[in-house]
Amino acid sequence: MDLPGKAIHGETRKRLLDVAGEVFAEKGYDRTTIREVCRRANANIAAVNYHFGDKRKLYAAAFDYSLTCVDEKPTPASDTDEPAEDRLREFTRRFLRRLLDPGRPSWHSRLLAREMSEPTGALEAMVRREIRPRYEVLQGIIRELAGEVPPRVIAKCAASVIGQMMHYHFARPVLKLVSPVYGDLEKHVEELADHVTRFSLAGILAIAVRYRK
Amino acid sequence: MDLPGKAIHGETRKRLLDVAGEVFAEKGYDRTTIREVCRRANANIAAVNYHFGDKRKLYAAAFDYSLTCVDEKPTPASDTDEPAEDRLREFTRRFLRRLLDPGRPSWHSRLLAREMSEPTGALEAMVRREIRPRYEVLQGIIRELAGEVPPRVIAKCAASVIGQMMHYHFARPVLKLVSPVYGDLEKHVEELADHVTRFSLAGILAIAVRYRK
DNA sequence: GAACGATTAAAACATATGTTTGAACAAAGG
DNA sequence: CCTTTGTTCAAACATATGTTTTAATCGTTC
Repeated sequence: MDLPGKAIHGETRKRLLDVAGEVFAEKGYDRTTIREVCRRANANIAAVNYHFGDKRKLYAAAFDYSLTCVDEKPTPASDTDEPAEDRLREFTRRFLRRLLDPGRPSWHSRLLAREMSEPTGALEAMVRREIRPRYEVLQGIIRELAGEVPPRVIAKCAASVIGQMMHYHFARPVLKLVSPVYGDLEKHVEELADHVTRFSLAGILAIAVRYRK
Repeated sequence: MDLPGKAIHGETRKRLLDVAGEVFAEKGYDRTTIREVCRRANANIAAVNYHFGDKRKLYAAAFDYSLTCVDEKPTPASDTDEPAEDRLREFTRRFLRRLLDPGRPSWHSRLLAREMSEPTGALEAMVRREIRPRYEVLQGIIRELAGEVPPRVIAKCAASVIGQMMHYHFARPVLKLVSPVYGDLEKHVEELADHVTRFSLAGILAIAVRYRK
C-alpha cells in the first residue's frame, strides 16, 4: 500500500506533494482548492483522496515533505570557533535568503510563515522540528554576545532579531505601498541581512549592559 | 428569535458593523461566515445583503468603521519638544498597546495586521489613512536620532522597529510553543515596549554612525 | 386606525468545494 | 489469455456558504 513494489503507473503522488506545498504556501490552507492543486499537478481530482485521504492529510504530508527537503547543513553558524558576531551575520543571511528568495524549495519557509499566522494544527510538529532548533542556535549566539543575563532577556532579543526579518515577509505588500524604497527585496537580501545584523548587534549589547552591571 | 424583546428596529446595521470587525479580525476574511456574524449580532442572514450589499462590502464597511473608531489623539509623540528618545518610547508603547491589548476596539489593529498578510483589497486605503501617517511619525523620530543618512537607511530602521513589534502579534502562537517565557504578552506591554525601545535606540545609532562619518 | 415605506425574517437558490463511487486501465504473474 | 492489484478517470454526491426572494413586521404619517 504505502510501500508498493514501485510507483508503477505514475508519479502522481510526488507531483501532488510538490505542487501542494507550493499552492498552500502561496494562498494559504483555506484559499487552496484541491481542484487547483490537481490541475497544476496534471492529476485527477480524486487523486488527493486516493493518495492522501483528504485535504488536511495532504497538507500535513506536503508540510512534512517540505521539512525533509531542506538541505540542513547543520548551520555552520554553530561552529563555535567563529566569533559570535560572524555567526549572527551568517544566521540572518541564511534566514533571509530562505525567507525571501523565490524559486522552488522556497515555499518551505513561506509555508512555515503562514502556519505562524494561521495555524492549522501542523504547528506543533513544526515548532519542534524546525523552529526550536534554529531558535536554540540564535539564543546561543545571543547569550555569547550578551553574557550573563536572565533567560527572559535572551528571549526578547531573539524575538527582536527574528521579528525584523519576518516583517519583510509578512508586510511585503504593505512595505511596497508605503515607500518605493522597499521594492525588489529579493535582490537585496545581503544588504538587508547586513542591516539586521548591525542593528541587532547594537541592540543586544545595549540591552545586555543594563542587566550585567 | 434569540433576543426577542430587545432588537430595536433599525439598530441592526450598527450591531453588524461591530460584530463583523471583531469576527473578521479574529478569523480572517475567508474563514468568517456571514451566518456567524449574523448570529453573533442577533440579526437575520439577509441583513448583511440588505444593509451592505454583500460580504465584501460588509468587510469594507467594517474596516472603514474601524478606522473612524480610533481615538487618534494626534500622537503626542509628534510633540517635537520632547527628546526623540522619549518620543520613540511613547511610539512603541502605543503601538504595542494597540496591537496586544485585548478588548473591544482592539480588533482594529488585528484587522489591520491581518490585511497585511492576507490582502483583500482594502489595503491601499488602509495604508493611506493608517499606516503611512504613523510611518511618517516614526521616520521623523528616527531621522532625528540618526542624523543625515540616506532615506533607504531610515526606511530599514523603521522596518526594524515595526517588525519587532508586529512579531509579537503574528508569531504569538509560535512564541508560546517555543518558550514558556512568552506567556501572557498582554500583561507585559510596558516591559516589551521598553525592550523594543532600548534595542532599537542602540540599533539606530549603530547604523547611523556607519553612514555619517 | 389605515396606509405606506423601511426593516426583519424564513426559506429557497446557486455555486463552490471536499469527498466518494464505480468503471476503466495499466502492469505483473501465472 | 486471465486474474490480480494498484492506479487513474469522469461523474456523482454532500455540504457549506454567499445571495436572493417573498412575506411578515415595525414605525411613522395622515
